Formats: sequence, structure tokens, C-alpha cells
Amino acid sequence: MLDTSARLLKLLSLLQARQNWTGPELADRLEVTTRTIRNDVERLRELGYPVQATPGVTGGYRLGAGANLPPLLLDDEEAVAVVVSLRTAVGGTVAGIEEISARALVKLQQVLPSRLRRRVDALQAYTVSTPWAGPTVDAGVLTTIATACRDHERLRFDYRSHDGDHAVRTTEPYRLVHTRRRWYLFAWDVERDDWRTFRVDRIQPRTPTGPRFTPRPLPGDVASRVSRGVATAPWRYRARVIVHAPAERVAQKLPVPAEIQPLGEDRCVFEPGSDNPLMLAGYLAMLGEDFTVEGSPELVAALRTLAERLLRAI
DNA sequence: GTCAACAGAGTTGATATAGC
DNA sequence: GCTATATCAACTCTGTTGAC
Repeated sequence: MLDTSARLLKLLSLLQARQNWTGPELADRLEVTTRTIRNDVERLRELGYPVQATPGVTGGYRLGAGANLPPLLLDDEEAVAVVVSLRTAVGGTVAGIEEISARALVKLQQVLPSRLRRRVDALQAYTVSTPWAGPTVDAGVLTTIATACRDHERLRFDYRSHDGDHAVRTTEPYRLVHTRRRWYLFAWDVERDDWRTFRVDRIQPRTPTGPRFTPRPLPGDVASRVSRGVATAPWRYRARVIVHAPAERVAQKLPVPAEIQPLGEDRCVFEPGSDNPLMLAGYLAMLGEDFTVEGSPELVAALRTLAERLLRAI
């Protein structure tokens, strides 16, 4: 049997690991009687931990949210994951949390056992992330949206579209999706009566949020839907491109999911887009497959420019 | 340093009560 | 019927103190 202090920590760890425990379950885990569990729960409460107890058939003990964050007991894997996440956040795409993340990181590294510190250092030393020069997202905006998602409250915000237009949108927010180094809000657009994806760095929420709404069933896999939405965003330049290769092979070479339609066994067609025709030309050149452009004189001109530049290079 | 006495804390069992 | 809460009493363990 563990001594009292060790058992209290173990009990706290169990309560943090799972939402609901019955007295007999905890007693079994800690090799004491349910009476002792009750004493220990009482001690945790005296120490400020909000242990909630529910009587009845579906009853049990659970650790509630208190006024202050209680000390968290992380196992080895969880501790490594938190440190790596904090290091990523220090140089991440959410503005305003870099310094806070660094402070939390210092605290955590101070108490990290040396065996775990070695693992974290190894991960840090042998992984490289490219610096992000794109728009960052305000942490406060992200928190406001996430809270509205959680509480099922309508969200009104000023939205700057890709062509610079400003509009006020009223949405029922559902999910925040992080893909391709950008944050997106997946929401039901109340005025357009349809699902929409919004870039969070273009959102300026109007507070307070509300009123509350009844959640709708989500239309399948939100992450995939957002990825597809990003790939088919309203680019300034779009082109219909026939690729002389099987659709499966082309799909494997594309950096983002796209709607590809097979044209027989050896050809397929898709419609890539970009705000810059030269970038679109480079993107198609890197496919490593023969292709034919239909329409889009801007893309044709960009391909010609690119081809001439490459020829001059040799 | 060792031992006994003592106090206090911790654990357990039993029982009654209340909520679901 | 199951589970948590509250109370009381008995037992065990541990730390402290004082005598030798």
C-alpha cells in the first residue's frame, strides 16, 4: 500500500486521466477501501481540488474545473508532447502567445527529468521547421472563436475577402481547422444558408457573441472539406488543365487535395488556381507530367515566360 | 543508543441516510 | 438497487519524548 501522500498524488493522477470513477474502482486501483478513498477525496478538497461526487447508479467521482489550475500530473509521453508543442508555439502561427509559451516552457523544462530532457532535445535537434512569413492569427481572436464553437453561440465578424472587400458575416461556428499553416473557421453562414470556410486571419469578431443556436449535423469530415475548400478557393487566376497521366498518379503528386476527373486511362483534368499566374505555371511544371492548358491566356503567357527563362538558363 | 509510554494520524468497519 | 455522505468506534502505525 502506498503512503498517504503518494496515494493522494496517485488519486489525483487517476482523476485527471479519466472523467468518471466510482469509489470501488478507485479503491481497487489504490489497494485501499472505499472508506479511505472518501477520506482522500476529502483531503483533496481541503487542498483546493474541486472533486465532485454524484450519488446514484450513474454516480462517481470526477475532477471539476476550479478557480485556479491545479498542478497537472503528466506521464512521460504527455510531458514530451507538451514541451514539443510549446516549442512549436514559440515560433508558430498564432500571434501573441510566443512569449507566454516561452514562459511556460521555461517552467516545464525546469522540472523535466533528465531522461525526458534528452528525448526532447533530440527531437528538437533533428527536426527542422521552415520559418513562417505569412499572416499570423491573433490568439484572442482564436480563443473567441473557439469559445463560440464550444458554447454554440452565433458569431458576427468583420471579414476581409481575398480581393480586399469588407463585409459583416453572421455565422454559427463549428470547427477551427489548422491546415497549410493557416487557421480556418468552418461555420454555417446564416445569410447564405450554407456551410462556409473563413480564414481566421481575415476575421475581426464582433463581441458579445450570441444568441445560442441548436447545432446542426456536420456535413461529413470537416478537415477534408476545408482542405478541398482551400484548394478550390476563389483565386484570381484559374485554368482548366488536361494532364496526360492517370488521375491516381496526378493525385499523388499534388501537394493539396483537388477535384481530379479522369479522362480515360491515361488522361485527367483538373482546375488549379492562384493569385499569380507565374506561380501557377511553376506549380504545373513541377508535376513532372505533360499537360495542356485550355483557356486562361494569363497562364499561357506565364508558361511561355517560364519556358523562355529556363531555355536561357541552359 | 535503546526502550517504553504516549499522542496523534491514518485506516477500516459498521450503520444510517439521501439521491438517482 | 446502487452509490455517495456522515458519524462513530476500534485498531494500527508512526513520530516524539523522556528515562535509563
